[in-house]
Amino acid sequence: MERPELPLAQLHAFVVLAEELHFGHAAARLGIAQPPLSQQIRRLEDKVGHALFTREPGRVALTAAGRELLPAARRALTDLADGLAAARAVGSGRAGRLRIGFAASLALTVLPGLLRAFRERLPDVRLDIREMTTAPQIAALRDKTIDVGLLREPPAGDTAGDTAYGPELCFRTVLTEPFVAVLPSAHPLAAPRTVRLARLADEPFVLLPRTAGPRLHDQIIGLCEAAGFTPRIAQRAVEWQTVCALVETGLGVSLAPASIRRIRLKGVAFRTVEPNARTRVAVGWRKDDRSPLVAQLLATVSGDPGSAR
Amino acid sequence: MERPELPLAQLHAFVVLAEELHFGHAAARLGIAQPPLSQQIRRLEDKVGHALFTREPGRVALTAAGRELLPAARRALTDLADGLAAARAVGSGRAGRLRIGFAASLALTVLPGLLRAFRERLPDVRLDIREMTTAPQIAALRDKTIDVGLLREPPAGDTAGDTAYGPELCFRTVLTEPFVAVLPSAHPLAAPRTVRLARLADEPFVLLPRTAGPRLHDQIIGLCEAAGFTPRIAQRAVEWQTVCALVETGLGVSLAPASIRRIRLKGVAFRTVEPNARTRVAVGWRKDDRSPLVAQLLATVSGDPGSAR
DNA sequence: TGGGCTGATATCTCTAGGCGTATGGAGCGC
DNA sequence: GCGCTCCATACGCCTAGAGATATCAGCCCA
Repeated sequence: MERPELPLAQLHAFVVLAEELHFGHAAARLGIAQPPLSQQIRRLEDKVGHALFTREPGRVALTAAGRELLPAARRALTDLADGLAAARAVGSGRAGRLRIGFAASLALTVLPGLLRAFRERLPDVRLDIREMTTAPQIAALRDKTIDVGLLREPPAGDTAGDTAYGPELCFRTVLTEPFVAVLPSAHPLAAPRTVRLARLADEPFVLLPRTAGPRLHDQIIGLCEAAGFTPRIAQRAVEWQTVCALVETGLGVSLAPASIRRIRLKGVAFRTVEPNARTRVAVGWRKDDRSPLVAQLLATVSGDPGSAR
Repeated sequence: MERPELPLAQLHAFVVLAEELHFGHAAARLGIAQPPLSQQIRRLEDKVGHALFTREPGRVALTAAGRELLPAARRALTDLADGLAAARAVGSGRAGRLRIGFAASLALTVLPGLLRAFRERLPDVRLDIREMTTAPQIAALRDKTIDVGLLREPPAGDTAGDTAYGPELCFRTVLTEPFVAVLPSAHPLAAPRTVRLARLADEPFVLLPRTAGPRLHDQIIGLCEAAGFTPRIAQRAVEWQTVCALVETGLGVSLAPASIRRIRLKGVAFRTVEPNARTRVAVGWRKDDRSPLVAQLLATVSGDPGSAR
């Protein structure tokens, strides 16, 4: 590709004149006087090396060379205008792509509302969402596989990571929710509205593997220990959906964030636990991520009315 | 289409930098120092309104906005370069289209050589050739249906026309050729090599209609009258091919330019006439036609070795 | 023959932008 | 800590080009 030394203004003038075929009118449309237009065309013709218009008294017409140049000039100008507009849209966060990881349990609670609100604010942004548990989200944020994560119990005081493990990550709490006990409907403890945690001491537990979300896992174990027992884990499952199904078959009980109440299985009961404790849901992102889309998503999460324009 | 105020040089710099992802190397490829390149990119980013590259120490990378702009910029630049090249080619006469009218009798003589020579000189020029007699060629030249005509006996002293009838036309003689008598082989006058024109006085004649080419027609009639008789016209035909066929059937004799000797019909003989007279073949074009292709064709006709480059 | 229209030319001004050299400052490796 | 690489910044110079106004030249029409 060689050095393309010709001002775009000349091309624009050329295209307009080719449409008007009248110097006065074309100049008016360009918002300039007629002599400058004559100059523009002249300069362009000098660069091309050949006349682009014939100026017979009375009528202006394209030459063969002009006819050849016209479509290319038009294409170049529209390509450029479109490209600029697209780049501006992406740059300002009005368009583009945002990859979001989310914990499966949120698919039924915060996620739908968030997606709806974001889409309303920025309809031209494509949202790629993928379900993943907490730990993989941290990894995915670090290696830039996702841009935003919606996860439970983020690591270390709302900020984590050092450069050795990748970019520094930030977290902000979106909501907190209480824990509930997950019991088979037929279980005696399912009868009252509330279950004291200590009563679950001898029950077998069904939980997510610790690797899926160490902090949440540790918090659950910690709650049990605070209640005076160490839970005996009978079975692991990677999704809350599965956990509930296993509870239904009588394999054990579980302790889970309240939002899994949305999982409706007829053989399973959810009961408030005593003493009550809450788990946090947070958004996480790369601290050095300058993408306006991330900012927009954070604003949406915060309930900011936003400025889509 | 809005006013596209951004210098192309910046776009070029952008594309090159996007390929190199290294300011120093890109600047070298552009043949400038590194600071100017930084400025170019900066100005472009200012106009776009957003960063196009991330400059982390060690590596330069495109931003999302930059990725959006890149293909459009590339397209615009190549479109423009191609369009300019095409316009220059057409403008300089290295490419384009030339419409040529020619008298049918020339299809066997000057035309093939001319086309071959022209095509060799300018292989990218498309030649649209169409057979037509003299008078229609004049009309077609005037209304710009053809650009060049190859015809017999052009009107009035190598130049003709006034503005009332359209553009002024020019003619240049390509070659002159003698007349021949067209006789049935069995005809007594076909026996000797040469025929005295006066001997044809009592023969019926087969000729083209006068409207096809008034000057040639008048010239033929004039020759006969100079030989002391007015030819009796038994039949008209619009093509020499047909004239020969009619002569073969014994419908009459004819007087024709020598080049129709190429029409080989076993029952027809061509004989040199006495006194000898010659007819002219000319190229015609619009005097105000500035097309370089016309000039090139004229040069080819004149046997000019030409300068295709 | 004299306006009216159309486009070209001449002249002047102003400024954006392109380039160079010199310099600054942040990582990175030894 | 030193030097190296790499990019940004600061300044100064210079030209191209865009714009305006004034004027001229050809053509058409009345």
